[in-house]
Amino acid sequence: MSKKRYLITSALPYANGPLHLGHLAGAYLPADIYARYCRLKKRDTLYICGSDEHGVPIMIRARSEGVPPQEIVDRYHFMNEKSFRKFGMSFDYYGRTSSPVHHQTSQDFFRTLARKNLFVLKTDKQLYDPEAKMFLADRFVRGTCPVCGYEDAYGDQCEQCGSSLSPADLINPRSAITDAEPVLKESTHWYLPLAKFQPKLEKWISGHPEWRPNVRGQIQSWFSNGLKDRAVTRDLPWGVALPEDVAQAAGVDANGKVLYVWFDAPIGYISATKEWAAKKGEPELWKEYWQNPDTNLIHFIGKDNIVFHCLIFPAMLMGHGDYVLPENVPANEFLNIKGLKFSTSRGIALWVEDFLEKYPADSLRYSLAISMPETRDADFSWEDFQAKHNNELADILGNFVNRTFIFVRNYFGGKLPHLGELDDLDQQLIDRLVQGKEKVGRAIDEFQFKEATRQFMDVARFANKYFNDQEPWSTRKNNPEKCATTLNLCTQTAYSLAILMNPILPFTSAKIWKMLHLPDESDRANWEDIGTLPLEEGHSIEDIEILFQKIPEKVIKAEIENMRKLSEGGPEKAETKPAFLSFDEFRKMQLRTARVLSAEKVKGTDKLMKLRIEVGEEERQIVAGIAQHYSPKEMVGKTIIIVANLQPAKIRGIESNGMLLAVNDGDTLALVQPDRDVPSGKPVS
RNA sequence: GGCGGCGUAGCUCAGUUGGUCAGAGCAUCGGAAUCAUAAUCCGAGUGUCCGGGGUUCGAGUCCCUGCGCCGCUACCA
Repeated sequence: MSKKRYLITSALPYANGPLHLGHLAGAYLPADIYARYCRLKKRDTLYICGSDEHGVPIMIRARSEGVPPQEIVDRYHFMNEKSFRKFGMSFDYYGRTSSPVHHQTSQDFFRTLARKNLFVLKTDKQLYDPEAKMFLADRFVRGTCPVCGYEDAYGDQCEQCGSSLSPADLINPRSAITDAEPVLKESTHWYLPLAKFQPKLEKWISGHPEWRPNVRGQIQSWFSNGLKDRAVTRDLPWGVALPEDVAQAAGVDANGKVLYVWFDAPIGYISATKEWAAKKGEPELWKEYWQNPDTNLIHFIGKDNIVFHCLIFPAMLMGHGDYVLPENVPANEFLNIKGLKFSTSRGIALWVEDFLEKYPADSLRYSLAISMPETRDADFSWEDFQAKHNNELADILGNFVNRTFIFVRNYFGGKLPHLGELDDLDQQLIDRLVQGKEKVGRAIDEFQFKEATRQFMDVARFANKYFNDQEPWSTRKNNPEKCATTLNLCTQTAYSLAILMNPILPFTSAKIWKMLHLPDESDRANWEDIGTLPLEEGHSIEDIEILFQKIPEKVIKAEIENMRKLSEGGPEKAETKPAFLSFDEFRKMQLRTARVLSAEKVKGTDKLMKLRIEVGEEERQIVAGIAQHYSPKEMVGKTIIIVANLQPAKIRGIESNGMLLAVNDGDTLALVQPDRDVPSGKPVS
């Protein structure tokens, strides 16, 4: 670690949704702690992040909302940037990949690799959706499996028989986006032949035994399977355009082709750095960070990003030749929310924005830091959050600072008392501060943020013990000089703690700084000052405020209850206002009686049953999820109630024209039936 | 069902390359103290390290298998 500069990045959050707690615990909080620590150590530090704004999901979302993609990414770019700020993220620059600088940078990068002949071109016939005007990824093609005849197989795999397929194998293929019949269309794409890079990558990785075992493990499994060629262009209307000159040289029409989002996203780190440098008025400065071998490049990511940051992007950087490679990639695992059926698509998560409306950022930072998913998935629970906030931040840390400052105010007129001769315990306290500086520092340098957080709180614990053992409330009467020394040291300790906590609890650090009436900001303090005793006798302490107000039981109970509702019923049920249906709306729904003519279980499913039913004159087929509770035999002849005008759907490839009504109560499922004999096809009202 | 992850004290978790590794904090119980947000400090107990096999002189730590939990996905109440 003799290198000079630190270039720190956090994974670019994808701009098609808001941030949740899992994001923070994974790639953002650890990076921010690290960056803040580096700055306090007076290292040359640059911390970069931004929004990732290209790719298929954003396009699909835009299409479904009927707005241009730019509108989607604008929405989340600004929303997320704001959430980050409230959380105390200290990015030096937060960019976005829709910026012109980024497009330019990505194209230049691509051009360089092309000029060096590092790409392989492949032309394939691919399925194209004429309605959506786009080529379809394998997963977006559905059709009949040629092996088992299952009608709703994916383009890459049949869920029914497990056969591995290619989209061209499917009989009657259709687009999962528009349902249109795809046509085969020839398309040429640029591939990064990763296999060629494998020896170099392996050699590079083997030089980093200090990387986290889970990261190395995942990389090894990629190596042992052998790296494959990766397409780095796509046929899509949204993204960084394929450079025309490159396409022309290859005799390909660049129209409609873009760089694959995973090619351009990591380059976003570089373009954001460029924008930072330009804004600073030193447009060439970015090169110092990206191209000077004296740089430590550290990527903070979640575990889902390992392959891109440890293999693909490094291969790109190697291929380009002018760039430094990452020094470490401390990937975190996932954060689960206890009791919450997490689902971003249904909008079920603990969102950062909501959370910070109600609770202090530092409390969240602390509780995420102390149970960060460093080596395995971790759980976040409301009870735990409350316990950390109340028992540790408020009772241990907050109370130490408060009892010290109040004591100085009440008995020394708010002026720092004289530091006299030190006894053993005094010396022990000072030693602990110095040790804390070393232990917390070492842990952060080794990316062990839980350990760092624990070590920090241990220092605060010891400070309380010191206060107790010195008994200033009694020395005040029988040994005033000692009492003065004790309180002098306690105040100096608060000062040291403010620096020690700054990477983890920046807002609290600033509050203590202010109460200590210090110039400048705690962010600018020097890590090495921890354990020194810089405050002079007579130094005044002002405007004492409580650092952490306790969170009452009932508040947490309400959160848990709210979360339970959210998990059970989705967002609708969590609404407090009952939603009334107008009579007209009700009349739109056609409920009818129907008689079951025949029934059979849908093969390969647990719950589904296919029913032929008679609805008056008409005969139709529906699919119902009742097979675990009723046998096909007992269904035959029953009169049931159906929603007759529900939009027809294909379930596991089987047409369903209506929905059977049943009551679901946990393990019990009961059919809704008229309690007298009635003919089928009669309206229910 | 498929893919991925996880299973160590009541709870949240540490346990680096297999050899004092059976730990920490919280919660609980007992005591001390009263400067402080009734906040602090001291002392104490608890564990078939999910079960079963295997490799080894020796396994939370490696391999296999079973069970359980979670996430994504798939199957419309």
